[in-house]
Amino acid sequence: MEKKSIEIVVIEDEEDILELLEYHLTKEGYSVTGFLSTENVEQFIDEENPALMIVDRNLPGVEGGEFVAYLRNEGYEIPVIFLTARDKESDLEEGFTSGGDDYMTKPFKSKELLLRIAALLKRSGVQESDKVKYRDLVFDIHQHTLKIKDKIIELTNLEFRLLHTFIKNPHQPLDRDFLRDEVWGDDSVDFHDKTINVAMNRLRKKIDPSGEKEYFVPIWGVGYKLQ
Amino acid sequence: MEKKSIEIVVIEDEEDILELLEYHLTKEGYSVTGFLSTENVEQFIDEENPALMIVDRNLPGVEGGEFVAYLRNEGYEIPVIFLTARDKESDLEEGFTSGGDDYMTKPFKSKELLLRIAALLKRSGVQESDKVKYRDLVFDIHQHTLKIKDKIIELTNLEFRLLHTFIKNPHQPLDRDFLRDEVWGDDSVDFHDKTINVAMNRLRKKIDPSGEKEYFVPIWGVGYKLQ
DNA sequence: CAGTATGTAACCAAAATGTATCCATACTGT
DNA sequence: ACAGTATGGATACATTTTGGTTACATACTG
Repeated sequence: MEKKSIEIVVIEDEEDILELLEYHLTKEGYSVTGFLSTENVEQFIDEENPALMIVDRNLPGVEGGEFVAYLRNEGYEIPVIFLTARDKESDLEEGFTSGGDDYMTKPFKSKELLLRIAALLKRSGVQESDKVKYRDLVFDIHQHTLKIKDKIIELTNLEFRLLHTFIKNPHQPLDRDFLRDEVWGDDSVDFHDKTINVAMNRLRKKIDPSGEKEYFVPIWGVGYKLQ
Repeated sequence: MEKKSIEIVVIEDEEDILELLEYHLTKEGYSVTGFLSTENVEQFIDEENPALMIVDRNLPGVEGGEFVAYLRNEGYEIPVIFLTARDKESDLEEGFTSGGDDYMTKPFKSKELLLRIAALLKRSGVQESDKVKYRDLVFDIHQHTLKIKDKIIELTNLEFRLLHTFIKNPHQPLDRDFLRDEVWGDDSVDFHDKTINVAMNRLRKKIDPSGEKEYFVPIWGVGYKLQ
């Protein structure tokens, strides 16, 4: 699984809950590191750069919210989900204002936690899966392939990078300079006028031979847009 | 307050709840647009590029989750908070898998909603829109498009630069030398007398064929003014 | 070396833009 | 007020720029 590489830190002083969390998260494919207090956590973040942190607010020593506020102040932007027994509105507010991204109260449903983790990772720009969908295109970064309605379309390297660039920037015209930089690299000298045209032409033919889907529209004098 | 510029869409079929939401959000400084169904919402998103969307799942016609899933598939990445009476685990799961970022159940605490909105906006890196409005013109620098009352007007590069120059300097006459420098470039030699006239002529016809709007007024002996 | 991927060249088509011309309108001086 | 002149508006046409297509050449990969 690709999820294996996603690292999650859990700070929770009740050992049984910590174990429960580790169990669920590991089962889902995440790589989990648990802490019983905030001690050593900053160092760990520095070294491992984990993708997400689940923090109990009621911790011995430095309180969870305080710790997150400290981290935010230091410039860390790691996504944080608070997980706590406190459910008073003032507690919730403290949690968010100290820099949390989400807040769940115990007892928690593991399924909901996993969903919230996935949502937060997605919004934070962590790639949970290497599949990207766009209209009826299913773009698989890993396999270098493209599926259209369950039909596998083999893409060459160039075609792949080109399409990837468009899928990363949909609905907006990408001009030729941008495409050149992104796909061919800014060190490319002697760049021929029509190189992009021909590459686009080949890509279009491969993913939409009849031309009826009109994935790409040329923006005259600018470049192309994926729509 | 800077929040004034942040646009939030609310889709909720119960009018009293919609009003309540609008009240709280507006009070907080957001700019709110409410919808009773998913109808016309996509178009609105296209035009206004709102920062966030609050969606009831139980909507007449197209169901909320379905609508968000559709938007995601179309490539829209607008942050979504589901707000619904359904609190079964399966509903929650559906909400998240259809592409929601957060999920709250009614009855909701307005404070919590506001906190979650703020957190999600922060995490999404609220993108300031590069849209410029002038009278009923919606000019999108990024997308290279112009919309007049929901109708997309295709502009050529030259027309685009020309209109951009006027929108950047509204209410004041721009003389021909200035326009020449701004739009055609100061290196242009052999510049014909009537080039600007013809270009203006074409622009005017494109954005106001009947001429009734009178966006541009000629300043005799000087140039043109956008009004 | 074969086979594939990519770049280059040449040509055509389409779109955008410029030019020429003529007409309409506003200013100017008497 | 009037004619004369300068300027803007409109249209048709010419030119230039850009995109599309195809064939072929070259570079890369195993």
